[in-house]
Amino acid sequence: MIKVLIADDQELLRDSLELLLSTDERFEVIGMAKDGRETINMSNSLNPDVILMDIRMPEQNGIECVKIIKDRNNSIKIIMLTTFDSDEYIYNSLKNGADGFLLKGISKKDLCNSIETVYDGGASIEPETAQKVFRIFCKMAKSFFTNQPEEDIEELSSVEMKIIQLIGRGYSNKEIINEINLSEGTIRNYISQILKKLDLRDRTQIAIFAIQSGLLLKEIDE
Amino acid sequence: MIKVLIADDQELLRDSLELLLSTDERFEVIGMAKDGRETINMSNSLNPDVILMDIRMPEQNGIECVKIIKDRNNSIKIIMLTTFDSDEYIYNSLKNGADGFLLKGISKKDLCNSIETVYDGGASIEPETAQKVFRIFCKMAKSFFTNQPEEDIEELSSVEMKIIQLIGRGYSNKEIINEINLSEGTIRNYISQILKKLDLRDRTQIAIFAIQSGLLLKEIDE
DNA sequence: CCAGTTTTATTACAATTGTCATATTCCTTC
DNA sequence: GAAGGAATATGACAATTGTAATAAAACTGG
Repeated sequence: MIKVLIADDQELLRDSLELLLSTDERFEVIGMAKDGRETINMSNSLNPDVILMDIRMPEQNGIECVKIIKDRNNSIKIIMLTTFDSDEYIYNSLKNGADGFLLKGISKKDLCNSIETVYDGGASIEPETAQKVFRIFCKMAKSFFTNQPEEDIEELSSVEMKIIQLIGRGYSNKEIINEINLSEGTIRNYISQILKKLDLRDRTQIAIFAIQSGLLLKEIDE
Repeated sequence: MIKVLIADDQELLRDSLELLLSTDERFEVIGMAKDGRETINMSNSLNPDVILMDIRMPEQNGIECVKIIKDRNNSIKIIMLTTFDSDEYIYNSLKNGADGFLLKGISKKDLCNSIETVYDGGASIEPETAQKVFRIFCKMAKSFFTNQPEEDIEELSSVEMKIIQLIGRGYSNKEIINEINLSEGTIRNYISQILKKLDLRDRTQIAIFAIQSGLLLKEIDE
């Protein structure tokens, strides 16, 4: 059994994660930490195989934790839990040696498989649903490390974000026209752009992405 | 401020609901009950404006609670929390006078608006995301009240459920073929069926429905 | 086995979606 | 105001998706 430590300040998420993992015989949740300090202490005393760690935590944030824990024992695998909007933190946790990223709101199957993958190979995980996001993050991180000009990072513009949101609410192209004042052709073009950037295939996958990445809940300012 | 009582046996959900509502100044969570008996007691002692109530609860289930509470004080508004799979219970809670339904996993905005709507008008709520589901429920309830033959209730078959799931994972029709052994034409027909039954327009909306109704996480037995 | 129902398939068609090359317009900035 | 770049638009096209009518196959209860 893979020994898992859960680290998140939200009781909500801790409990739901534990519940999820407890129904799969591959995993044993050996502890739950509610802040950075607890996480570090428990990773010492309990010696988990994998830590599921929220990026935002009180006392000591996830990124610092990764560094400290990895410095002390590099064999402990760490998967960061993140929402789509915490871009700024991604760079540093990658640099500090996190083994994977997961979007909160991932499906049970994907979560379990990801833990197993990370545990087995130490390889970075790419569960079905988070795969695309992960790629973006990797790209961003890469350009951060290589100090490449930011031009060729494929970031989403605010129009694109807006369109993603609307698709995530089930709007057709014609309905999108009423929300943002663009011609249908232009909207089509934007959607093509979005598909390329996110490496998705069709609007349905955009909708799924919108929901699972938490983008739906964001206020997008023009 | 609207006084809200939360009734759910899952701590997880109670806490997340409280957390959600606490960030909105329109609401004040005045109590949280973990079973039917507590709910009834607290609704007496605390006199809430609105109760968010899970349908499945120990001691006394949500439906019985609705009846008892509504009999005693009809001005207390009650919103049932439900997952898509608890069809059987819907009829009775409607009959007992529940004021609204919400799918667990609804967005914050929709939840808050729903509470307010129910509080203001006593009218039944139809937040954007739950609207379609609600319609189905209404249809079912209607046919229950009118004692119409059950034939014309549009329930989802297990194949349909399965297809909804796959669409919710972003599969194209061709990809669905590999998962369930049917011709593409047949799958198309099934999707048409699903769209009619759920009163949706296209596969993107099906995907959204799949995620938000929790259907994605369900194991569907053939 | 037969009649009736359900499930699956086929076909043809319409609508929507996605792609691409190529404008046009608008906004900077020099 | 000219040059260049971004945002927006257009049109033609292909692919996918959705609809509907109809048929064949599989299953079911008598």
